[in-house]
Amino acid sequence: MEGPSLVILTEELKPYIRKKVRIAEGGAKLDFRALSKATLKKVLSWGKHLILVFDSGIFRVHFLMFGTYRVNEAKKDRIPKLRLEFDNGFVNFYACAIRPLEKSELEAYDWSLDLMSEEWDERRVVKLFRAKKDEMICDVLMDQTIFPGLGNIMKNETIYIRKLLPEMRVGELTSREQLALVRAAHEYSWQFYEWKKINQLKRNWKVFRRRVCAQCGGKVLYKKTGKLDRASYICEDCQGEFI
DNA sequence: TCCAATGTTTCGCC
DNA sequence: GGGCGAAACATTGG
Repeated sequence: MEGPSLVILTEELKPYIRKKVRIAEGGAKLDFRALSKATLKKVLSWGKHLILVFDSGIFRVHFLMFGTYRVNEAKKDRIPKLRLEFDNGFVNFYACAIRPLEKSELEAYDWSLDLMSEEWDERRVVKLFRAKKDEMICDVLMDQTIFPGLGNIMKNETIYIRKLLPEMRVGELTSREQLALVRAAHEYSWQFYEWKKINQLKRNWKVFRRRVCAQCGGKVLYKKTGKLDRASYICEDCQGEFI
């Protein structure tokens, strides 16, 4: 799950803010006793982290690759890692990693990096990006300390939008292109959010998981790239000008 | 049936 | 101590 999806989740959880937990249970190794009777004070997301702030403690939920959730609905044959029941509804989190957060850890989040935050600071991100001059753009875009919330979908679509290739090094790009790529990642995050909300995300992918380019119909090359060895999709026509 | 994949952490080894 | 690969976790669609 990528950053924009977490923002949508925080919006879905708004009805439970200032509500008291009636039942807290699930398969995660957590102190559920401490959670029941707690009042949910705030729901935040930073990158791919969901942060649940209760009066009695803070928890971080990470959905990793397969994590999901349901609001006022339960998946059949699945025990949620965490289920929070309130008077006005409930939420189930599945296949996720949950751990308590110290107050100091919450205070340490740098919101100026979060692509979905109002505090996102382009100049700061560009500076961090340029410092990785010897690394491949496919790896740096996925670096959660520079682009928290950016996942493999956004990596591929953003590189496509800029007509670059995943294995280019940051230092090979012109200064102008470095800025344009960082900007494109930020813009695509919000585009992702808008499409996801109206359930039109997949249909708008240009190359990700496509055999042919949605823009030109040309063949899409698939390869694992970078030290992260993650899937890259490249339109040989649209992105071919540098080959 | 098999495989890959919207991801991260931890562990053992060099 | 850093870097690296493997393993662990866990689910679903193609």
